[in-house]
Amino acid sequence: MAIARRRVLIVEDDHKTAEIVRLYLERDGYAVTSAYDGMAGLEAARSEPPDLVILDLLLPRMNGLDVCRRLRNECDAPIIMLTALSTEQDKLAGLELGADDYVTKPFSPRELCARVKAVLRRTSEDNDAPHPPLTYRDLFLDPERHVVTVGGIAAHLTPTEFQILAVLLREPRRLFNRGRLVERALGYDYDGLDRTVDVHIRNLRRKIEPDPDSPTYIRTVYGIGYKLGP
Amino acid sequence: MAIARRRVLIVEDDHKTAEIVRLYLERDGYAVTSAYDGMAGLEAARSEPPDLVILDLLLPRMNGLDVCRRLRNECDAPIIMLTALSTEQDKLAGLELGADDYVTKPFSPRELCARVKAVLRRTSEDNDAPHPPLTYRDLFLDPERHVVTVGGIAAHLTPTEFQILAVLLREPRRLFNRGRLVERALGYDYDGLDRTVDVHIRNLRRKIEPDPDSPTYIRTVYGIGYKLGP
DNA sequence: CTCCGGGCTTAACAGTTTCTTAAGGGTTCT
DNA sequence: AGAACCCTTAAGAAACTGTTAAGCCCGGAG
Repeated sequence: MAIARRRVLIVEDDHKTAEIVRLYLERDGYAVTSAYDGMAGLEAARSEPPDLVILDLLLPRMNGLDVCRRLRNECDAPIIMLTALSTEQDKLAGLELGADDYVTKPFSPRELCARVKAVLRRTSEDNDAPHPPLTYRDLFLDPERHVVTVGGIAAHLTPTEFQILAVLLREPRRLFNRGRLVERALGYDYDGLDRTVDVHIRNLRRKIEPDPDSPTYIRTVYGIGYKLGP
Repeated sequence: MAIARRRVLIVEDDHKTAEIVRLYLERDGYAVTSAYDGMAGLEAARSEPPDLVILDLLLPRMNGLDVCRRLRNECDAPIIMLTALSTEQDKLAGLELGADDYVTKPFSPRELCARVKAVLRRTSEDNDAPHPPLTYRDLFLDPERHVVTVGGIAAHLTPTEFQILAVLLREPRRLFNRGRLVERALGYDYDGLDRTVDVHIRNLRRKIEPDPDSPTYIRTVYGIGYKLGP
């Protein structure tokens, strides 16, 4: 791997859980440090700024929410909340404080790893560069202003349509099956039917294809999925 | 069938539970095999490597945890633990041994299906290593774009034809009998006639051979099968 | 609070493409 | 020559997509 290993900080009072998570994350190539209470977590984050923090909500010596709040002020590492509580309220509280994702116990380590990966991808995309506009032939999509034009004429897309088009536009000619497509567009834990994707594609085509009956932008690959261009 | 069906192995001593799970999974398009004790489970996994294992913790003739450990050494299929125990300790024990997820009885078949789907998606997403294009003489096949060209001219292949060609292209000059060929192309649970393969090969030849009557790419080996090149 | 509208999802149907099977005829091996 | 094997064809079955319309959820207006 060309880029430096990402550093993940685990703040979790149950040593056993922390160890398991460490095991899985290290196997995935992350550099992991652990802290076993809130204060220690803050200090660890100060001395070695991590790329991502996994934060238990129930902690000795400073509540997870407080840690979250402070972390937010001091560094801009994304935070994944980890907790036994699972009511909507808790979830909202966590997300409002700036958590980037939320995993409830008991969780599968693989799932946590997947989320870590997803969050890092999201945030590094968001932060790295001001998102440049995407183009393909007559299509133009500006992620920052949330604008799509076809041959200079604005098209009014719904949020989902916008995201799907953005995914396709990011890798023209690449084939996506329906699952991957919505996964990238709407988040990895999406669980809708594949037919739903068809409908979105149809609506998209109606808005961006000169002749929706013989699409030139979004092509169907029978038995697999969709792609942009030939 | 566009994508090869995934194979799921259920290791569960309660036949009734196993049957219910099988029903649901098959409805979701998985190929399911069952084993009713630990030893049988291991043997089943050896003789027909599954894509995922659902493993009861309490089993006759070898504890679930032992089976888990051994499976981990022998194949890399993800494992979902299934058990009546629900203490934090048991969960940890299972997860530590490499289980990918953990479902406690009583469980809803739907939830189990959802987890199966989630785990398979995660693990197969890890395998989204860039699939490099394959070439042989004038043939060019790009798995990511799902494109095949012969001497620069695009050929329109059906999903099955594409998969078969990909298998051949991955190991030029290697001889495949008909069974192995579809097995690799369409999944290990395929149960069609050998004659069917002939038809696919014929259709393939018609699309990629300059002169389908005297093939230069896909050769027939009398009494055995097919191979790419001499 | 209720109503309304946009957007997402789902179900159903029709039209199309692809897969499988069977059967006849040709080819290769012994 | 006989037997086993392969190629070709065509037709029915199965699978997949496009399309429409109805239902649901949510947030905003009245």
